[in-house]
Amino acid sequence: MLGMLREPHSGYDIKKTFEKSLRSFWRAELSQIYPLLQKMEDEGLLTSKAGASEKGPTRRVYKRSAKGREQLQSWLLEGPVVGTERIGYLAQTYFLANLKDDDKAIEFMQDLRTYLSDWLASLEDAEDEWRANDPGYPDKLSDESFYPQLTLDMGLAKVRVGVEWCDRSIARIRDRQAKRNNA
Amino acid sequence: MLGMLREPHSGYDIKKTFEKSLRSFWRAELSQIYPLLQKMEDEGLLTSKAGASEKGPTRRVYKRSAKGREQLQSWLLEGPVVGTERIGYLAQTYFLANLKDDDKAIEFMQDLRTYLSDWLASLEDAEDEWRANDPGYPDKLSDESFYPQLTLDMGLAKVRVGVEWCDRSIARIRDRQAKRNNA
DNA sequence: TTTATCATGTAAATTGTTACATGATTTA
DNA sequence: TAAATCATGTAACAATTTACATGATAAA
Repeated sequence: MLGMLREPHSGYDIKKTFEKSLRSFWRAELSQIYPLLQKMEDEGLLTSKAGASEKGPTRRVYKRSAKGREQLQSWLLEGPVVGTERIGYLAQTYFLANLKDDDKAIEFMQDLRTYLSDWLASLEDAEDEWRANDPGYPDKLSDESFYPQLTLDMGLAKVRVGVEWCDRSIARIRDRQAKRNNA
Repeated sequence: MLGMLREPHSGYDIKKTFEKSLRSFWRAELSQIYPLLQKMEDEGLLTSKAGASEKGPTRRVYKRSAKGREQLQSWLLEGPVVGTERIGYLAQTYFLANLKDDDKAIEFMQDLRTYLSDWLASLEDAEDEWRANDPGYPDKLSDESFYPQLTLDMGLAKVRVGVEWCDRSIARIRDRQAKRNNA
């Protein structure tokens, strides 16, 4: 939130940024965002201003304070946040033998492959669009765009290996099935 | 937990499994595990038995019930759990421009690279040991070992791309620095 | 006139972390 | 005798999700 609030944005705007640019590695619901904005303002990390909106209720925009900027910097200086990932589909994969029907396991992997390849397609679309609209892509980007591009690069790499892994895994499950039927 | 409790294990055992075999994609603290075991027993998903231990307090082992087994299966049949990942270091990377000193960003990436390459080494060690002790590795594993091996395979692939991405990113930040100094 | 989008929030429940608290046995 | 490991748990707090609740405007 501190990272996004260099310029003033509403809770609704922040949600859109989560969905548009950060969804490869972070999500948050509006019901988490709104209370947190209030709490951060109480703590002096943000300031807010109410203003008219084109549609719907009054829009309240938040912006980080000097204290907020400092806190963001010290978070970055603390070093990489690691070791907290939880990947639900890998936890499931680990225990897939409990299905006791390899066809169900293949189905699981195919569903996962579909999800990941759709995701890959959407990242590739985002990259194509970026390349088409920004002549500096990817080697002459502004500071503001460069680091986000690094995360897109990682998103693409990560999702590609995910798809490959699904393909490899499906082939290996089939192979085991074939061996079992021969025996 | 349901996946692990096909055979009876204590909370302490479960914690060790998290640290040894699942830590690439899931972690849990003892202070979460113990209350959850009790809650799941209350819900009829687990049964427990107290027994003597070699050291320390009485050991209580839990095992899943028929209802627990069914719940595990229906979780697996619901399809892959996706879209919930939160990758802290990528959230930080996205906002690294806020450091306003590229050397600090390089340091960040180097720290991350160290973490990931240590992790890779430990996964490779685990694989080497597995290969040395199990003549069926990796193509003739039992059902019980096959799916866990798939998650190890993914862990290796994922961490390798992470290390490569760090290297690529460090080079690109340096490149930008050099261009800036020439200008 | 229905649906989508804009826009804000609260309430209840669940989940998870950090810190605290205890105590036995084995090994260095 | 100190540290490591085995082993269990509680308390306080923090974070997060799901469901609920409202209502305006614009486009199909």
